[in-house]
Amino acid sequence: MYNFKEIEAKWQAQWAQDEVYKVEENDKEKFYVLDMFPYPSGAGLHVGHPLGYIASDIVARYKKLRGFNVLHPMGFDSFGLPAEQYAIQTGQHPAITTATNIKRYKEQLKRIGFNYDWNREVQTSDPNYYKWTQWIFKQIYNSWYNKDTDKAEPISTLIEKFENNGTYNVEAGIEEDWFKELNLDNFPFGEHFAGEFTATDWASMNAIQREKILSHFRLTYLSDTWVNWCPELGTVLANDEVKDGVSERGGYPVVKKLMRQWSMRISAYAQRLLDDLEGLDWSDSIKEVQRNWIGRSDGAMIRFELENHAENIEVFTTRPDTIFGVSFMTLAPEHPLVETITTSDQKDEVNRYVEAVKNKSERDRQANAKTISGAFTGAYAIHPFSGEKVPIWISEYVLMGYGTGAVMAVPSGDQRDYDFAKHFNLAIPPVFEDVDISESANPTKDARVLEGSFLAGLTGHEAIKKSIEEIEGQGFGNGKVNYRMRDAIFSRQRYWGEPFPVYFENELPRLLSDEELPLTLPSVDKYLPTEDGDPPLGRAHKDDWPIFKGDRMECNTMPGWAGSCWYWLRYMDPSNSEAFCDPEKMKYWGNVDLYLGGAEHGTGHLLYSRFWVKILYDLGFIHVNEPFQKMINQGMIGGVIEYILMRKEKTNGQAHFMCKDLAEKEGLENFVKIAVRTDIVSEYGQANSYLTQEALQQFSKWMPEFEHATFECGQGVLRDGNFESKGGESSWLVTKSEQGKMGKRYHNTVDPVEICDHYGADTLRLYEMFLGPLEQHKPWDTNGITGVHGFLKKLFKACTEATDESAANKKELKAIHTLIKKATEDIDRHSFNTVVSAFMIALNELNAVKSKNKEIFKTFAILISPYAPHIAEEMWKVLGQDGYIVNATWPAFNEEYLTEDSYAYPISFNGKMRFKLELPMGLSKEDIEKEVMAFEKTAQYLDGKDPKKVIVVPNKIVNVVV
RNA sequence: ACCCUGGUGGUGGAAUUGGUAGACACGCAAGACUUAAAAUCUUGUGGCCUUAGGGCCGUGCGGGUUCAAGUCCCGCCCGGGGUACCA
Repeated sequence: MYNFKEIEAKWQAQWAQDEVYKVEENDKEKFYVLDMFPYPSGAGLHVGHPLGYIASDIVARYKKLRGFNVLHPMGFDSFGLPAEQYAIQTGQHPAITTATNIKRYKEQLKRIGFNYDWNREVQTSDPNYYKWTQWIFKQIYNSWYNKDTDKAEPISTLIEKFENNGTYNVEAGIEEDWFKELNLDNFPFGEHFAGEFTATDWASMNAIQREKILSHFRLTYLSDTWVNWCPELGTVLANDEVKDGVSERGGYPVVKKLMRQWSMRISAYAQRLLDDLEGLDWSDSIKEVQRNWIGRSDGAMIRFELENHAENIEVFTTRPDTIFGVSFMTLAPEHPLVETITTSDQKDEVNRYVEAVKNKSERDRQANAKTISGAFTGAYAIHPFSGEKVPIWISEYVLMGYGTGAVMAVPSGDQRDYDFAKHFNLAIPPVFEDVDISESANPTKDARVLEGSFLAGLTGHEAIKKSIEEIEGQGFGNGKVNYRMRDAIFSRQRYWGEPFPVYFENELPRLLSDEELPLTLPSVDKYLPTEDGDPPLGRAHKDDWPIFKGDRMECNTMPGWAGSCWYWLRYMDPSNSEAFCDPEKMKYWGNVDLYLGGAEHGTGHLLYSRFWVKILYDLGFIHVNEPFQKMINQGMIGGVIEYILMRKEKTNGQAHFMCKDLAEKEGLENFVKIAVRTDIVSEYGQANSYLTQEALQQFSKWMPEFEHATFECGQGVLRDGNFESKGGESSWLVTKSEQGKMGKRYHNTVDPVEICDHYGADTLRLYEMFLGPLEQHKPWDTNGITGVHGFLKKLFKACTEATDESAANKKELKAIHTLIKKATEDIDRHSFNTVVSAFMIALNELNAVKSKNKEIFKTFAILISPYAPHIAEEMWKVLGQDGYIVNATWPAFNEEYLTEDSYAYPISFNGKMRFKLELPMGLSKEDIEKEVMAFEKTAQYLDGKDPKKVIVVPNKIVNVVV
């Protein structure tokens, strides 16, 4: 009798007691397998979470059996928005709710029987951990990017350069116009400063002035930036945290706002992040996501002089070959020159337009993407080659965040410019010969440039090269590679995050010393963010801070991704108080051999981790250049979401269940879709069942926001919990099922512990693998779980009946060796689902030959132990083995047991090639002759070719081995 | 719009490099045991035709390459994901 409850509880207790999964550095070969650690949200784990964890656990156990020293840790990404949101909702300190949530997560994880070494657990919100996040921040702050050596260097090397030669020969990975943001008051150089100064200049500056200059070179810096501001969440968001113009978390509107923020200079690493993707064993799709995000484009920077103004406008273009097709210029409405150049008679119109754009949310801006709008500034630029006047417009289709925030418009070659020109009646000069531009723009590069310029007769491709040469030669521009990826905004106006180890003196940032770390969070009355952008830490008084220095402390906190950038290093040495990790240990464990997690982190965590690792590598703190060598992105497990339709009512909390026909008649836009618990729907209101009084009452009790709502159904009306019967006609509860994500807000989560109670952890593990390919998204359903559970029952039964000590026979050996081969090869290529089938096939075959052989089942136990460790451990004991199966050795398969008995007919053609024809035993003479004839026919085709393996099809199976 | 993915029975999915398509499991059907149910076991199960032996058709659609195509090539259709005025 397979008593999984008893077996699983017993072994889990023993593993814990004997610390079976404790890992230490030794002289064996290492293998590091890592899962993306979870956010400990209040909802607990659902059955989707363990999917990747089970796979990594299988790999970890398998590698251990193969003789590797395996590091397989787990921890919690306990800082960040979700933990704080939960704290705000429940009114408790985030540290307390986080601890509670982590406890629940750990209980759930332990129940599934993972082989984590919990001694190595890390929590990003633990001061002993974020001490080092703050320390790393300090290293990044104290660095600059040297383009000559193409790596980050300590800021001291830059200071040395400034002291010796000023900016001469300094090639830094920063924007060329960095000096424009410098407030030049009191600096030794005049107002025509163009970013270059001498050693003498440097020597004449005071400390504050020097610091102001250095801050423009540091890898993390404060600047006034247009940020994604989310008023609802009360914080700025990084680009990857904004989806479709709303916040990824919560779906709140996001607007652009100019704020003083910390940024990380990831742009300096764009090319290396792009290049090093080559060497990674990641899926093409996730590499592609990163490539697109980095968004390299090759082109040119071109400077246009202005009529009547000293300033000039720089544009970036990928098509300098079309420069003679320029008929106007467009600036982003936020472009700093807009105010300067707008003529007085255009001022009103331009101001009106700029205001209108400013007040639009990101979502509105995206929604109106197709509508053409803009305003003429009244100013003109001078075409660098022809000297013609080019009118300057502003329009929101030009983004301040990309390139220079200004474009040279070539309507004949760019559809957006074309549409703009048509709309405002601007010229559309042709660029290429024989290209039709009467209906739309034509972006071809294959046509030849029209007569009348130095580019005449060249194809677009040739003209790009030639035009850049000419632009550089005449000194009004240069060839340039541009990246779409912006520097990452690093501060959040939040409470629950790492405090910056920074204070301010005279508005200049200063770092705390290493001895003063960790800087822990001060206590505040409220964790709630404010709508105007003042961080909650600003509520703390001077005395509330554990350390208070200078004029004020930095009150922003670091974003959620800070702690997760380097956690994989901390697992190697989790309790080190002298360093973030012992170098010897880093040397042993190297980087992560196999990383499992969702592909949704492609532009966030996975990019930022690579970025930080490269900085730490450049600065010599670590010796690996990439964190995650190989990665598998497990698919999401979805659930069925049941929606009900409710009438939207602006009046206080009113809601109605509506009858379906009516909803359709009134138009669905008047209704809200609300996800509800599946059992509520199935119990009380399938689409075609009546909604009863109890159903309504239960429902309004269950969702507190509808406690005082009004519900209508066929039998009457429920108001404030009082039901008024109206009798007579009936109406339907409108429901709709959709496949979607699994999550608390959809009320469709399934707790893995529930499954463990019902079928056991081993069944859950096996079943989640059996569901299908790991990478694939799939809905959760328990339809097939009985099959897997039944298999384990049968396996256990067969095992308890195995008493035969003698040597295994041929059939048994064939069954088990087929399984060894399949399990080995499939785990190696991470095809976890097919192995489960192989287990079942092997057991079916052993049962068919009524095998009772103990050796065979011992081997079976080892093979299944990565998948179903509890039952394997129990089998091991039942079969009379001592010790833990974890310490067993993975069996090798013997090809000899796998070959079929067969006759072999050697045949040769023209003395060139020889084939061996293998036929199954027991064929009649005629059959064999038939086979040989069919084979000869095929072999004639093959003669002279080079087959590796051939199976002749016409009649029966025939294997050909060259 | 662009870039990734995927499309195979009633269902989830196998088929590793082109080589017996549908492994394994669910579901369904029939049978055994049982007073009955559950559990368990046995058998069958892509479609169409055939009394049978067997035959024909079948991997989203249309073409092609090959002795041989779910797999490779060309052109479409549909689903999922990412990016989105990126100059």
